[in-house]
Order: sequence, then C-alpha cells, then structure tokens
Amino acid sequence: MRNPEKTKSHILNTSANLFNKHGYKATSLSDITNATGFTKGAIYKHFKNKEDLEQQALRSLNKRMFSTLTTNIKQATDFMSRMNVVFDFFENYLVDPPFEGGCPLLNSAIESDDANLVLRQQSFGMLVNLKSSIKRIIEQGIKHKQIKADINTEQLINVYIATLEGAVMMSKLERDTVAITNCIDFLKKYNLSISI
Amino acid sequence: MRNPEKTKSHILNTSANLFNKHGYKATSLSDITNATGFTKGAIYKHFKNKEDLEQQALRSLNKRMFSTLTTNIKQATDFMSRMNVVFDFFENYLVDPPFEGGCPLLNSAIESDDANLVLRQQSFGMLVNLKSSIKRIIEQGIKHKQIKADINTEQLINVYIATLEGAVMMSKLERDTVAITNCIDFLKKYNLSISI
DNA sequence: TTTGTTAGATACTGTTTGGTATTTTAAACC
DNA sequence: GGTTTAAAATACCAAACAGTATCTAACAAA
Repeated sequence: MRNPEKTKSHILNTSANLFNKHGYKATSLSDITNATGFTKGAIYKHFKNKEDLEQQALRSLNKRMFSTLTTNIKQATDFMSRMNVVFDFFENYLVDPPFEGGCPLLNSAIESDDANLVLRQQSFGMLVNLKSSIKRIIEQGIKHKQIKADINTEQLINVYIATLEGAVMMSKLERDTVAITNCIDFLKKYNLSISI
Repeated sequence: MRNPEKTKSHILNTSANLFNKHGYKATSLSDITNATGFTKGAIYKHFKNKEDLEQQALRSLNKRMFSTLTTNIKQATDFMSRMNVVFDFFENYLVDPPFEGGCPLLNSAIESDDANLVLRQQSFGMLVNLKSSIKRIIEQGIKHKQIKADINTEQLINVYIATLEGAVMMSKLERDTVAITNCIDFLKKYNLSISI
C-alpha cells in the first residue's frame, strides 16, 4: 500500500513535467498536490522546500534527457548516424515528446536568471553535457576520417545546438513541425558537405 | 509637475524591461511599483489589470524591436548588408542590448503556454513579423540577382531565426559572446556560398 | 478664487503563496 | 498482538499576491 520511494519518484516526475511545461515559478505547490494526488505533507517529507524540489526535478529531466541520448548515440556507428540520433532527439521534442513542454535545457535557461542561481548553474551544466556529447561525435568523425579535419569544431557545436534549440522554440510556438524539420534538413545537408 | 502620458509610458517601459528580464509571471506589481516609484493607484489608473499591462508591455517591446530593425534594414542596399543588419541586431542583444533580458520573442515564446493565450498570440505575431522581414530581404536578393534563385526561402528563414535565437539563449546562459559570434560567422559564410 | 475633474496615493480586501506544527495511519519489528 | 517508527494527511501560519474603494491633491476652466 505505502511506498515512500515510489511516492518520491512520482512527485519528482509529475512536478518535473509541470515545471517543464508551465515554468518553475509559475508552478505552485497546490498545482503539484493536485497533479500527484498527494498532500503537502508528503512533499515536505521528501523535499526540503520548493527550491529543492525544483532542483531535483531539473536534475531528473537532465538524466532522462541524456540517458536516452547517450544510449542511442552509442548504438550508432559513424558520424552521420550519430548526428542523426541527435537530430531525431530534438525532432522528438515535438513529434513524440519524451516529456511535455519541450527542451528542459531551453526552458530552464530562459527562465533562470540571477535570482535563481542554482537553476542557472544546472541548465548551464546541461549545456556543457550536450556540448561534450556532440564534441565527441565530431572528434570521432575526424579521427575515423568520416568528416574533413579542417572544420572548426567549437563553432560547429554551437551552430548545431543553437539551430536545434531555436527550432524547438519556433515549432512549439507555431505548433508546426516545419521549422524543426527545415533546420534538421539544412544541418544534414551541411553534414554531407563536410563528410568524406 | 503631473504628466499622465509620461507616467503611463514610464510604467510601460519599466515593466516591459522587468517582464523581459525576469518573466511575466515572476514580476509582481510590487516589483513594478518599486522600480517605477509610482503606486498601484497609478498603475490601475492606466491599465485595466496586470494582464493588460503585460500585453501592452510586450507590444511595446515588439515595436521597439522592429522599429530599429526595419529602419536599419532600409538603410542597407543589398542582400549581404541587409542580413548583416539582422545579424548585428541579434548580436547586440548581448553586446549592447536595446533592452535588458535578451530577445523578447524568445522569452515570451518560452514562457507563454496555453494558460496565457494572448501572450502566446503576441509572441507568435512577433515571429511572423520577423519572418516577413527576412523573407523580403531574401526575395529582394533573388530579384536583384545578388543570391542564387534556387534556394529554399522558407527553409532559410527558419534556419536564420532558429540559429540566431538559439545562439542568444546560449550566449546569455554562458555569459559569453562566443556562441552568437560563432553562429553569425557560420551564417555569413553560408550567405557567401549562395551569393552571386 | 472657486469649482469640477482626474491623476495618483493610501488603506484595505480576499485569495493564494510557501512553509510548519501537529495529528493520523500504515507498515516493520519484537 | 502490542509497540515503535516513519509516511502522509490535516490544520494552521505569516507574507505576498492581484485587485478595489476611498481619499488627496494637482491642474483646468469658469
């Protein structure tokens, strides 16, 4: 009947979705109690305060995001198919979202400001993780002579992420996948141009 | 001594900056009274309620954004220099911001969800405006044989905006202009490749 | 100078917020 | 089966919230 671990993870997952969908500041404790069916007593049993819950929720989103991403990358064998995994991942934010509300990195980055330092650092950490994932793909691609060696790696990483994140924002706003598919097509074409 | 018009525009500008910097939901009326020096009496004299203030503030940001952008575009004479105006505009969000908090389109798009329909429609309208500005630049470029005629206009518009908006998000999060300058360099290089 | 109007200040309201103290109740253990 | 422990519910709190009603004072017109 009673299962504290399950309760905690349920609160964590549900609130993570709410935070990602409606924003951290905009999601109140009563929103969470309504969505989970638990009361404040249960929440404050497992989390120090709302900020603590926000941080753990974002960390949970972070984990979910990179566990699927990295396992899929590992299954791919060359530069092109690995980058396609990344592209599919971003496209899925709108086609078949792993969690509601779009990209947690984008959402937390926009909402976090100097007032919410820890949130800012966490979304910064997510960006660092995403960068290093893509960096590895590019370096492997160069190493195995799948793409040209003279490309500007750091620049390309920034272009990939910026374009994909911006496209998620656009497609979410337009409720239309055209923006994201256009951007991915463009990046794929670019990848062809640097492949050997 | 007393100047109701000036009071209204002062409240509008100050709250627009606060909304754009900290978010619409996160900015309270007392934040606005503190920042403006006026009291709630003054605010509710000029605005129906907080939502009305939010909408008018976003409309003001919208105007500020496109007035500078379109006048600068008009002063440029060919495709390359017109696109450079757009690039400079986005770069300035971080180098010499016309208003604090980054791009109002990006910020309002991320914060707005189904709960705040009017805000959503307004940021959607901003995106439409930005798209049509760039569309005109591209079509003029094709018409005057400054760029190749076989490019996918709609796709390129989406790529431009997505990359620039995403780069603003990244550079703001990293507090470093590398991301935005990298992305702009990349897009400029692409523009060279399609120019005649 | 008086009067009417309105911009803006002040004081107040009901509701919601995050958070706490206390109580109930379910499971674990002896 | 009775006792201990801890999970979760309940009841409460002060502060902050958006919003309103009332009051004051600045300006305009007479």
